[in-house]
Amino acid sequence: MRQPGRSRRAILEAGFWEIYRQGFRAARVEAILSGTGLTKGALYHHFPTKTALGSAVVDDVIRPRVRDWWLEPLASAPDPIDGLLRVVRGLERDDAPEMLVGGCPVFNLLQELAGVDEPFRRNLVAVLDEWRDAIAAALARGQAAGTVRADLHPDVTAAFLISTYHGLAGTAKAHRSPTVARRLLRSFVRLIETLRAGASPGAAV
Amino acid sequence: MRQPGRSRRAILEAGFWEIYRQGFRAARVEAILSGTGLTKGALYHHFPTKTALGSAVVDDVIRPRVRDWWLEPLASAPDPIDGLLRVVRGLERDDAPEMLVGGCPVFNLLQELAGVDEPFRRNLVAVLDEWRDAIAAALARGQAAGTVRADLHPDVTAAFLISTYHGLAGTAKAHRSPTVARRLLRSFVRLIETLRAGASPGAAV
Amino acid sequence: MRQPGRSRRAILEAGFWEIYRQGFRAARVEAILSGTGLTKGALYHHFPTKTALGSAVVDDVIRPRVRDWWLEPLASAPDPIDGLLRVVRGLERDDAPEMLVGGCPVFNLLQELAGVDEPFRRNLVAVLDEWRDAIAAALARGQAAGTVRADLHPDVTAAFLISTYHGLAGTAKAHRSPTVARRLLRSFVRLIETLRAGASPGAAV
Amino acid sequence: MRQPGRSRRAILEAGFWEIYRQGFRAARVEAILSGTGLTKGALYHHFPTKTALGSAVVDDVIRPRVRDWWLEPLASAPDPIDGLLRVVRGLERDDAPEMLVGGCPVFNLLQELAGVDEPFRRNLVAVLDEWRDAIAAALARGQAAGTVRADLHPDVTAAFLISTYHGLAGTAKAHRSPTVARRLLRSFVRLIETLRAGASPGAAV
DNA sequence: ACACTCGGGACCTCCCGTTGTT
DNA sequence: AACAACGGGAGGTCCCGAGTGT
Repeated sequence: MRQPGRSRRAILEAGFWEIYRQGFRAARVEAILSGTGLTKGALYHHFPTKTALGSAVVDDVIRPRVRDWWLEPLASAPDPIDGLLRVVRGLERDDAPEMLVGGCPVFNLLQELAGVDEPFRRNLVAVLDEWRDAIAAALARGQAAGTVRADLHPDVTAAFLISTYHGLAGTAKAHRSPTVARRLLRSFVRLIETLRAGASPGAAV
Repeated sequence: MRQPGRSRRAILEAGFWEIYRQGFRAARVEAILSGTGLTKGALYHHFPTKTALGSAVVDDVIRPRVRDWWLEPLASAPDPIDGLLRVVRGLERDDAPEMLVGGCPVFNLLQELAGVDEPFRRNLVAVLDEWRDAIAAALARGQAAGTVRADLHPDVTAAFLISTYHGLAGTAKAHRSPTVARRLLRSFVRLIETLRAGASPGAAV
Repeated sequence: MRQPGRSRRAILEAGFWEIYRQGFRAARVEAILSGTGLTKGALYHHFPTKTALGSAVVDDVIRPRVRDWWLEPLASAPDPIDGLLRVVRGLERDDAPEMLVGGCPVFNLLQELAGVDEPFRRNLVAVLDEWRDAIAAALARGQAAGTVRADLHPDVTAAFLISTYHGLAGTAKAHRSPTVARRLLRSFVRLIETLRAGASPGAAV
Repeated sequence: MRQPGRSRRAILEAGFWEIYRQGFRAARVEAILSGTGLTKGALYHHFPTKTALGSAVVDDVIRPRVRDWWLEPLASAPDPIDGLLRVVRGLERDDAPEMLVGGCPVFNLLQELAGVDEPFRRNLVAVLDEWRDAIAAALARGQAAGTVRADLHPDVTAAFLISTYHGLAGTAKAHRSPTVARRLLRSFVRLIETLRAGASPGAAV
């Protein structure tokens, strides 16, 4: 019955959801385990402490998610703007209904721990940086190809886009409303459209 | 020397800062009191429970702050765009250095409690609504006066602006960096400029 | 029903016995409280931590005991040798049957914590020093009065006497036998007698 | 490369040191193993329980040590007093610097467990008895040879000597000071000298 | 109006020993 | 013979809130 490595994965997955829903500090170890059928002995074997579990969740669950949802699609898209739009529209799909009103995992943790846990914060900011770099690189490629406005700074714009995205994800979470989420996403789409070479200002907001 | 209501006020003020820094759930009652020189007897005389204190902090500290910082200046500004810009630039001043990297109190609480405490959430969303209505009203006034683009929906735009503002406030908090905050605010300013009647697209991001 | 200060005293007293019987680290907080009728809230109110309780037990229970049992009688005795003998013989009385086979509280704690908890050790060694100084002072007085051998160093002798006493207390504890205790005490008495001015060697052991 | 019994020996040795430093109850099984490169599977293959390991440490490590340090030298010494003095002086050598301020292993365990674990206590007291018998036998031999005072009871004296030795070992441990240890050992040496036939009282302490 | 005292529950951590496996 | 994984329970800490008294 022993599945080496499988238990660790189960704890990580359950830990992700408990932390996502309750926040890291309010996440209870017992609650994480209750869904897995494992006990504290198992958890303590794989992770020395709750904080270590939290870090592992960031590294082994959240970061891959960001890569799959944002970085990969962007890297493989011929045009960055189209790539961004496809990613953003993917968020509205029913695949992740909880995510639509639960906020972005990275941002949630950052908001909770930025002022309280420095190592945790650094780890999460590293995710943010990787994210921004990927978007900036895509924008630069678009500029080279002539599909993205030449007057904008790729990394400044990338940072602002992520910031804006987190703002609307957080606002949708605040309202707990998919409708609000979709409305804000539409504004976000219009903002992205203004990045296209030769865009007209009227579409901005 | 007993000043009726003075202790209540002191607790509210100290409670605000403790909650602002630690989050509501991590805020410890004893920590709130330690700065005031009072004890739990005093606190539980004025507030039946910690949650009640939290609500009072929202109503009596946070809401007035939002009014003073955003609503009043906007209401008294001749032009809404200029009014917004003045408010946004005011955020960079040294008056509130901690606020610049600590995030927006309303948004912080919302992120922490949206999924966990429904009454609290409603109370905070009410602040958000008041906020959005004030900006929407200002934009409408601007449209009537011809200084704001006529093609945008005042309330949709207002909601998006607030959302974007919270995104950048949260991002600045994540980085704990005034520099990042100011850079994002500059992008935000450019976004606001695109709302002006006859704005050019190049300034967008 | 609230007896301010009384609860603290009760916890100290119960804490002393639990620590005396189990050792400090094996002493369970619950066990300490079970005898007092109080709960953890009370303990945590009076002492911030188990270690703090331990220190308080040393300062407020053990140290006074040493003073009452050894220092006061010695200080008020006309002749130091007689004083020592009276104290030692007092140990055999039935007043403290548990003490006879449970070892000396100071020494027990010292043996447990000397290599593990430096602050604790220092605190206990301070008791030891006070103890030695009192005996040394008494011996010096005896030398001045001509009742104690002049060729011995008061503090070296005092230290050796305490050390020897702890050895026999520990040995009696090891055997859990009052008989062994009394037999060793008799040898100890003979050793003390050799300190008298003009003692004969035959009485030594 | 598997050496049968080699792992068992390594665990015993590591167990001895961990128990010596931390005490039996505070000794952690994992800590014992960490130095050996083995895991719990190995330990619980050789010993059914931690307590069994403790007993084995007493029987296979501590008891042989006592024999090597005390019993053998005494048995082979022509004169018991000289034999004792040679053993005692050997303690000051740099061979066992940790032992000088760490206390006697037998006595340490006895102090910790006398009141809590009866089988363990019996096992250790047996070591004490063997120890005392060896010294008593040596003293009796000395009396027969006329080098030891005839008026003392060999076993009472032997018991008192061991008790005194443990007292000073414990006191040195309490002070964690080799200096204190040596000073007390000097007093101990003088005490032993008084056992010689025709000794003068002045050397007593 | 406020201070001191105390109740009680929840959480993380820790650690011994067992089981399946190689 | 030994390892990795896991079970399970207990202990200290922490903290909200409820008493009582002034």
